[in-house]
Amino acid sequence: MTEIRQPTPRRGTNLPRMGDFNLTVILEAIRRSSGGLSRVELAQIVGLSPQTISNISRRLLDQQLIVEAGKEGSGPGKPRTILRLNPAGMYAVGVHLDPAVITFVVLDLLGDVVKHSRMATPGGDPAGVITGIAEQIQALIEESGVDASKIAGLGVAVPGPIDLDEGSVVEPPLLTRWNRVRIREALADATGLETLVDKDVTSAAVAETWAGGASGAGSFVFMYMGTGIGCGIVLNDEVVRGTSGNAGEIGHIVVDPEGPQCDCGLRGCVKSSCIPQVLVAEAEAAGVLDGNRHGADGPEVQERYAELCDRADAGDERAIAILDKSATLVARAVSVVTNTLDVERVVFGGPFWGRMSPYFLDRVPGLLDRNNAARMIHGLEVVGTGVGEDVGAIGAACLVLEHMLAPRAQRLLLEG
Amino acid sequence: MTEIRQPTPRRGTNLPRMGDFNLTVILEAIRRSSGGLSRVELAQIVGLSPQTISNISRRLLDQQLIVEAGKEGSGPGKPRTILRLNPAGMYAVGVHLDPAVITFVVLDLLGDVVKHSRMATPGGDPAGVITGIAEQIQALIEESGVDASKIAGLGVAVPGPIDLDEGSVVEPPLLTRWNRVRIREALADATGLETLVDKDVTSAAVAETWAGGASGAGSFVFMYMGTGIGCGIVLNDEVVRGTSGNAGEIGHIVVDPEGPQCDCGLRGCVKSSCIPQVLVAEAEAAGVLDGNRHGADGPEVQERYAELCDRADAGDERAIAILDKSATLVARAVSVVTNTLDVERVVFGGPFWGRMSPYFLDRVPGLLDRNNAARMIHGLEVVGTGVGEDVGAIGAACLVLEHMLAPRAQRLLLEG
DNA sequence: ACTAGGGGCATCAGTGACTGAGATCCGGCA
DNA sequence: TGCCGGATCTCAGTCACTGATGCCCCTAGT
Repeated sequence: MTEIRQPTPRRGTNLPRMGDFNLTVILEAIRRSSGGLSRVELAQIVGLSPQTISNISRRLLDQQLIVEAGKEGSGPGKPRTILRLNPAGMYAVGVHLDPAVITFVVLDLLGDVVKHSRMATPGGDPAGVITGIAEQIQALIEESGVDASKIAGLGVAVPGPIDLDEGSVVEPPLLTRWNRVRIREALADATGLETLVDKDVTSAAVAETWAGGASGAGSFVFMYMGTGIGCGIVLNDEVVRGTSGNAGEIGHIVVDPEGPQCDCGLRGCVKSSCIPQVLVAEAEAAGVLDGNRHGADGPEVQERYAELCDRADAGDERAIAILDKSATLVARAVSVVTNTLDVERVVFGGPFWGRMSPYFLDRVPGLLDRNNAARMIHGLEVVGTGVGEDVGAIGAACLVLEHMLAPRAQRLLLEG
Repeated sequence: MTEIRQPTPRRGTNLPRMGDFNLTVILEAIRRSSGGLSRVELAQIVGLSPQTISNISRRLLDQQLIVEAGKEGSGPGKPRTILRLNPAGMYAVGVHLDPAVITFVVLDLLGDVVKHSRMATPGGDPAGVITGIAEQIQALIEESGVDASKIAGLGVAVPGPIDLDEGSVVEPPLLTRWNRVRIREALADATGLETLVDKDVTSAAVAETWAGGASGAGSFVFMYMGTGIGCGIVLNDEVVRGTSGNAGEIGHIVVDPEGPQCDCGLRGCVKSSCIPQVLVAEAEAAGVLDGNRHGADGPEVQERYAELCDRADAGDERAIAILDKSATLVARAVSVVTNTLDVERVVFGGPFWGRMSPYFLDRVPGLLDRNNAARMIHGLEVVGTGVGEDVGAIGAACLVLEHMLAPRAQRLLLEG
């Protein structure tokens, strides 16, 4: 299947590439506008001549990616014809393979969820699980009732590390038996769909650029709050994948010099001091959560973490202290990343985000600002994602949309 | 002067842009080859047709950016004409404003230094210093004897934080009085040259891409070992500047949970535990370096640090221990950055690098490999820069060359 | 109701960069 | 000396963007 990575050395470009690129530029402008755009507005925004806009609009209309949606006239003159995305112009399927749960979505061109489903992650043989996923995908497509010919492909979000070239999962900590499984190939064969694989946090960042509205533009870091904590990075509207697709590994940033010992030899790393599992254990040790149910699997932790948040919401000081402290620690890790990359925004999201958000939004912005090396020059926006809990699966589907339709510079270059 | 930053929203592209871009692509291919390339080879590498290569070659020859340099024939058929960069085709002036010393260079198109000079950084009023810099630049250009019409511009590397939009220095820690000084404007006016300002670490990274040979390709982090420690970031052959040009601030990454208290409230940050000034103080406290000369200004520290290295080179165990520990700590910070960005290479350089390199090259590669989150997928190359001590000033000049001639995607987009 | 006016948008040629086919050039080899 | 093969150039041809021009559609005034 198509490669995501950039070839090197850099290759030239030619006329058809240019045309395709401009098409995606226009599509993106329409996508990022709130209520659609007229041809004249487009010309102004993208800097191309009105004629070119007209030509490209026609191509987009022919491809049914956009529709003419009413007119907007104020004052004399012919009213502007508004161009909007056609939600039914393209669909993509996304799968998020999480250690605890597998999420499936069908997304339309707007990035809205048409259909979704979940299943607990089976513990068995990867090959069997992959077959199950493929079946579930087929069922979901049928149930969704979308035109199968409009499905552009399948995106798969997996926990890292991954090998982007191989399209494989490489020794994910919580998915034993999934070592060097070439899931891209396997799912492409099983479903017949063009398939892209990427890391869950990268997918989440792509979801934000595609379905996240204003907070998905420019340069930002997406903090993915899941079973682990990782980040997706977007610089100048393009996601950063890294050499092998493993960018965003921040688990060993030291955030608490007095924190617990980590397997890396240091103390107080992110992954040993502020992931939900650790917080839950801390709460149990402190007697905030009763019992010592050491169920360390995904859903169990999420449930216990929700309990912890319930206590805090109810006013339990000790529960609040644990959450506040976790916010402080996470903020330190975020500061490291934002200072390294000088981004303009931090977007929080992921399955655990919903419950923790009030505690984080209360403290993190101030902490980040205080540690912002570029404090004198610009602020640092902190927001929660609008994409919701299924951001992994939605992002996976967005990988496909992004690959087909985003104005990446890569698109201009000739292929090897 | 021209903006470095990318506008948003993304704008379209057109025919002339495409031509210019392809020209830079070909130039880069020639630049990155060891002994020049023929037209046929170029066609193969950049993916354009031989005719296009011929046309663009003619443009490059007309502009005197390349020259035909001999033929290379093996076997029957017309021998290939080798195209090489013409060193005299373009020059750039670079200035590195360091708290201790100001370095000046004139660079040719190959990235080789034609002429260079230094002066101690005067402590006076910024306006006066800037006048002095401008005079020194004029003198250097005259002495170098290069054709003034071939000088493409002036690059200025300054310590952060900076404001890239303003072209100004913003409260650099060791340059008091230099707050919000619009040095780009001032030097452009004073010299009449097109002027670009960027952070020293970013400039160093650009130097590596332009003058560093093979180690300047692809995705890497440039660790700048100076009075402070910072990094320049290059992803997919393009330097990362960040929203305001302040990317690469890694001073507050925690690397030693038992380290000294930092002004940020944590312990063991990079800037409080492994910058030369701290190591020298440590050595003095331990009696490795005699006396307690607390001269904390730049040249003084560099001298004392050299002494420390001398001791280590001579076999002083305690001196070696201090340097080894600093290598360990720096490696931790580097790991944070490389795991966040998943780059393929780390390049060390900067004024202090020469003396510390044996100790670092001995330990850092192993430590980085051990902490590499993508260890199973790819290795992490560690090299010292070939650019030398003046990497800041050379990088400053390279900013100009890069801006004029590098195949940045940005070049394709229409301007606002 | 009709007309003037103005802005949106399409049509038509024009420019310029890349491409394909064929011609030309240049050396080695028989 | 003539043949051959590879490198490069010449000459149209294609196609995306641009500028000029004109049609279309709506508002507003009479």
